[in-house]
Amino acid sequence: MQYFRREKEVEITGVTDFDPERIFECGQCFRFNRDERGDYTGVAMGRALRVRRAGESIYISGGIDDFENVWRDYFDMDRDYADIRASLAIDPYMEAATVFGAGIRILRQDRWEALCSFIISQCNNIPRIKKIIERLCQSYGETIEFDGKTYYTFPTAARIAALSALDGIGSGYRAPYILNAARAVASGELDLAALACSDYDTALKALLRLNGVGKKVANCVILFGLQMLSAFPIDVWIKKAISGQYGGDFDPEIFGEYAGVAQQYIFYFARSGGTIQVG
DNA sequence: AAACAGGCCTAAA
DNA sequence: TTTAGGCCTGTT
Repeated sequence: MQYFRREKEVEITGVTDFDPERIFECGQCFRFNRDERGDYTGVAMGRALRVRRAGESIYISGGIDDFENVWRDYFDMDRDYADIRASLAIDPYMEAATVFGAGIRILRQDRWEALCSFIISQCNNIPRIKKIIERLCQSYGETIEFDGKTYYTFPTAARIAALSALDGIGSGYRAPYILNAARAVASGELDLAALACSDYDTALKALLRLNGVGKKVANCVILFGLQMLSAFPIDVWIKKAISGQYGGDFDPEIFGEYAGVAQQYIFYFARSGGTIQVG
């Protein structure tokens, strides 16, 4: 990978597996939107940014400092996803899924944002998840001016924890779950930074103690927020796909240390209607 | 209009 | 240990 300062953005070359559409539409994050040119704009890590691809290059708005200090890590730039795809293509189904999803990278998202977002995601569809999160940010986040428009950061856990109730964002029965999680994080009772340095079992156990956080949400937080790429969230799509492909006694360990990445390829593939002919 | 959406909780076998 | 219903709300 090489990168160069350009006007108001950084050009990155020599990166395989970076497709903005697949990264932002594969279901791992909720705060990026496509514009009429096919570029993606959103807010992450307290900053607004735009990402675009032109030819073999990726362009990320901001300066070299932003790239080196934030986006290089956020986009997991130093990991070889082509290698990971190769290791996951263990059968015809995974071959198809990894080809279909080539270009996906697992974003290294903010821990609290991941926790809060995936609590909201339960029993919801993606458009509504995005709307609820956007209202949450508009109501309690900080404003950012970017390209003549106003954007909002994801509110801190402390900010949410200070509220007596969370209404007006349409989160329904999840509101008390969010408040409770915010208070656990803000008080230090739940130390997400420490969990990121712990092991999977410790993290899972700690997250499951939260009301409104079950195995699926906890595994999403571990995968997308704690960057443990072996975590394998099982939602309805994944359940359908793996029971069809691997039967009832499936074990994510067949995918090895990157099982969570496999999960994302499968999710994106299955949700797009992907199947393969068997026999 | 009734059912459904990237689950989770509680109560009951 | 597994299973059924209920839960906010917007969309189809």
